[in-house]
Amino acid sequence: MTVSRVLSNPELVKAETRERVLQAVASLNYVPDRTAGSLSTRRTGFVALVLPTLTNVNFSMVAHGLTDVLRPKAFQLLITYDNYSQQERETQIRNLLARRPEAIVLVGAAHSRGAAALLAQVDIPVIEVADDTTRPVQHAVGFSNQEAGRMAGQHFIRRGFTRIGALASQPHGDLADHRGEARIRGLEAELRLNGLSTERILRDGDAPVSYDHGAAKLGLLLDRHPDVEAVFCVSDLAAVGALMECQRRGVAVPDQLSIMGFGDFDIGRVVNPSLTTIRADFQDIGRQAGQLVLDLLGPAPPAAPEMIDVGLTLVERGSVGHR
Amino acid sequence: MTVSRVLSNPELVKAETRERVLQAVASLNYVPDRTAGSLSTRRTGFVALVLPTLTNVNFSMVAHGLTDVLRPKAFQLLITYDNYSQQERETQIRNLLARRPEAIVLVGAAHSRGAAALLAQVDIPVIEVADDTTRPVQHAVGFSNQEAGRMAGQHFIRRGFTRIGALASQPHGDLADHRGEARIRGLEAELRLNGLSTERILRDGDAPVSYDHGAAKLGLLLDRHPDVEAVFCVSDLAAVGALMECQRRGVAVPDQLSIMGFGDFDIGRVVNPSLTTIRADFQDIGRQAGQLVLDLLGPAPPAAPEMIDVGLTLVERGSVGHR
DNA sequence: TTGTATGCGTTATCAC
DNA sequence: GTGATAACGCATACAA
Repeated sequence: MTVSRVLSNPELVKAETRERVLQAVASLNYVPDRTAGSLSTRRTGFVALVLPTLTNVNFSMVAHGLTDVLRPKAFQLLITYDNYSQQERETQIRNLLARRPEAIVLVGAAHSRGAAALLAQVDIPVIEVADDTTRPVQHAVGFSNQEAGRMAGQHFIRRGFTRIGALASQPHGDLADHRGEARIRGLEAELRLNGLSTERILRDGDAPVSYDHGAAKLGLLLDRHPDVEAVFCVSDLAAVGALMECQRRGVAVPDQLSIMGFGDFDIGRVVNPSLTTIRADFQDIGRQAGQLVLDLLGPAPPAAPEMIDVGLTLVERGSVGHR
Repeated sequence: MTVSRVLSNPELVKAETRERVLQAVASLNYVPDRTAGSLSTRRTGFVALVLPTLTNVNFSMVAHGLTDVLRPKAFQLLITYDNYSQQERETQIRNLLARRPEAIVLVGAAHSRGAAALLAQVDIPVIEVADDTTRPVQHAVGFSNQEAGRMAGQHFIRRGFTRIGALASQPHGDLADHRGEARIRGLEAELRLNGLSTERILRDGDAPVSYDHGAAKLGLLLDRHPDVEAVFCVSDLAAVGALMECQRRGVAVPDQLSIMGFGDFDIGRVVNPSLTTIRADFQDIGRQAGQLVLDLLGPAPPAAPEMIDVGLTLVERGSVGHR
């Protein structure tokens, strides 16, 4: 008990005793067992984070943002990913809940029935992040993917384009990029609103999109619709792939074809021409989610569900021209 | 106790009782508390993973490789990162050990004294990964970064180049990319061995390197050493940045300047010209490390320290020409 | 086939 | 200022 006190409330222990304990701790390289501590205090210090994948930098930025805020408060992230599979997500959520996290943060708001049921009845904060969440389980921090698609459409239309296309993945069984699909639906809506054709929107290949996907599918799109003037890609990765494919085909960007991405990945800033994109600050999303976790776990938790919108920015660079 | 049995050894329970339990479990959405379970069984099911950052895809691939192997065996990764700081790494290791992981995997073999001391006396498998490890704490899975640098030098020399440069970060206090630095030392050694100058090796800017770093520092290098014929970058990210800077400056790659990277990032395959690079299969490293964890935790653990070298491959693409 | 007693390593609580 | 006791929620060992 005295050891426990020295390590958590040292001021309650006489200096001399404290020293003796600390010496023993040092010489034994004693590291307290938080498993036992958690059981006793009923506080694990875990915050669970579910990502689609670890290999997308923007999702990693969410993790970094969360860490920025939670690490100083001695929380430990419990990070998993589901490879864009709702089924896998459900089992991951179940596994995470077994660890008794004090809060759970999820990138994406599309859940299987079972996952939704699990999340609906946990007694910890649930925060869905980086997705359209008109009806979140509890709280949400993010932006509207549909709005991103609309912004892309509006920007192209402002620039005078009418033959507007897009590159996205094709949902395939359990495997789907729901957030990318939402962006495409936003674009479609905008095109229809302006009486423009949506036939140049190409959904093909499995999620998630990639450089290769962008390069390959741009080729397909150009073959099918040689008249396309502007292409929105659901991710900068696909957009950069498309841009490189244009270089290889001798298609001048933006003079012959305009390209817009989403996500503002670092690579978009460095390519030639630099990539016009729609930016969401994922690290900020992580930070805000982290702060929300702290607030919800704090002494005066907000009563109502929080819906924080970090907004979207159209970053105009060189890859989009005008008619 | 019967519930516990139903969930772990259902065959020991009468079918009817089992059904009643499962029904209760379902209706209550009961998820067993693994914190308590871990305390009782003295097995947490955690495997700790320490990365420099979550934002480097190759490190993420290590995590994915580990997950490939460990998830089917019901292990849960406990992932942290240290932002390339040894001090932070030490505190992360300490925090992780408090969770009583059954094994710990670290990307990188450079540890602070304190971290080394901690790792030296834990009674779980310790696996250092993706680094030069002539003297690992216990086990190692990876490749030689020095060898990567040597390979780069040899390739350039074979191609007839003599004015060979490189781009790397500058260690800055606690912050350093030890693995990148090792690659540079390998290159230096190779250059010296062949009587070539090492003055065109530029160490500048903080770790980790990035697209921007590559673009900016290539400019610096060209200004200082306009005669440079071939540049090795410690990471594909810097190499792609350098390549793009060449495009902007009208420096023809590979005709006027050859560029080689390290890591075989996806982006290198899609740029024009495609990037010659040195490849290490990071996902395989993760898988092998995971398998090693299973072996070491299994009934017949290997007695001697394992040192698995997954090797390096020079991937010849378009960005390196010849004299 | 099911149930009871016990212990895992901490910490809250209360006694000294 | 320090120590004794009980409890956290499971699983092991054993009894019934």
